[in-house]
Amino acid sequence: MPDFTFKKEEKLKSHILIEQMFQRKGQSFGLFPLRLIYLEMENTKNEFPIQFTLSVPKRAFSKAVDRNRIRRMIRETWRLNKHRLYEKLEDENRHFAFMVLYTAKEPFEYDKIEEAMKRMIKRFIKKELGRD
RNA sequence: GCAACCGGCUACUCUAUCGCGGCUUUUCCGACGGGAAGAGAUGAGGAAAGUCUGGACAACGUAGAGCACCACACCAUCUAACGGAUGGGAUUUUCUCAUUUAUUGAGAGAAUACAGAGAGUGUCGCAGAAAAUAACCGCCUUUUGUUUGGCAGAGAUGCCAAUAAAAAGGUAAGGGUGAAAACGUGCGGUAAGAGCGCACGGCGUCUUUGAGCAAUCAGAGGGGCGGAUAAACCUUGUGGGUUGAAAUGUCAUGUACACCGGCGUGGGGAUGAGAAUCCCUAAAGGGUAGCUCGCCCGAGUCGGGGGGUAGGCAGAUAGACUCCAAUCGUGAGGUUGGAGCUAGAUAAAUGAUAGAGAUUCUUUCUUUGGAGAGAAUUACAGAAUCCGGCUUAUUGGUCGGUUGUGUUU
RNA sequence: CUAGGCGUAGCUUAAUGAAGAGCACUGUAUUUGGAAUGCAGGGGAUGAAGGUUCAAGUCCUUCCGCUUAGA
Repeated sequence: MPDFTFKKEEKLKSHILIEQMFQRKGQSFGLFPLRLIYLEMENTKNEFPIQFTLSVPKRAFSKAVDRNRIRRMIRETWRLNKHRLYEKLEDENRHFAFMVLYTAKEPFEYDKIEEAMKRMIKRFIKKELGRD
């Protein structure tokens, strides 16, 4: 049975790391309606391989209710699908910081977001770990 | 029963699985700061929104006085307070009925930032004679006087009447406008006119009587009648110290009175050989939100900039609280009693999936009833110190009231 | 959280309470044709809705959008 929890230690809270991501140190690829920005962390003592955060732009959704709903759906898809990635990363003892942006201008159904999240994880594995 | 309007209430429900926030509790680990696992109950709104207002709370004792500035403005009441609410009044206005020459009255609603234009200043385009203590035309009087006519006279000339024109004055009855034209209509009056006088009517102001806590209403009387605008300046009255949870307190970590600029650096005394130190005074300078005074700091003072930390805890969730009952009040609301505890995050919790029920819509079958299938569960919208209000957004259901209309008894 | 500012023709902008200008656009003249130039012309519910006023871009109230500053 995989672990479906989402603890505080798994959240990315460091302002410095997020700044680094956006200043070209992090890599990224888009997968509509999502976009992943990630950065490999070194010298970290975190027991979880990935620290995750997300962002829904205020410019696209001016109402807090819409932003809240999309944020909760993305977080839910991450919580239910992250274990595939954890298994592989724990073997190699590598750590990453993840930020997911919602790039669409209108809200989507849960199924569509979940599908995008699954494909995103597969693509990340292929891109970063498949080479090694 | 239907329609319209107004107001109140509600905001899909249940079960299972996987999760999240804070709270309580049990067990285990621990470097005694805490951590992990399990269990339990609990976890968005009527507007949580806009930030338009009033407070609570907190900081600033250099928070004082006057002016300035800002806000409010019929009356009474409610309230912690309010620019809010309730009740009343006035004005404007809609509908119905009655009545009349106009109109007026009654009933039911709606709206009102509703103190003052008789304290002063400003503004009022175009049009119009004139837009504010109005004489352009017109009308009238007097004087001068042109022309014509009549009379008198030999004539000069004089007198009378009408009259072009000019001057002085009177006059707001009339004059195409305009949003607005100097109380309206009628009669008298006059040289012509005029509230100049009178009758009826209209509108302010003062005095007085009655009703009312009051705003105000009704009656009587005196004296009056030359606009509008105060959401123009303003006047009057009332209120306001300023800042604002990133407030503020506290613990931890860490650092540098290094640097630049403005204004200024006076006098007296004591010790001492001197350098200097100390004391007194308070001239300069500075602070006190804008000005003046006052007050304070004071040989310094104020500002800029730089360095460091960007973490924890408190503030911060039991309150002008919610529900029920009784009672007082027309009502907003008050009092008393009982019961209840009901979010508290900080990269920021309240979600996802499956099933069932309920509701709505579409559609198929069916004699009404009903049965099946599919879709949706909605609108507006997410707490961030907390309350009272206001404003704005809004779907469906349900309850109550008012008005109109139809049917039945 | 607090305190301000702005919104006018397609664009850039004026306007003591009575909506203009330049560029652009349309037509026309000129040219073999075009540009430039000359002449003529159209186009605004002044961000939205109410209110005050005879009259509102302006004054007041409430919304909408954009934007600035402070910690």
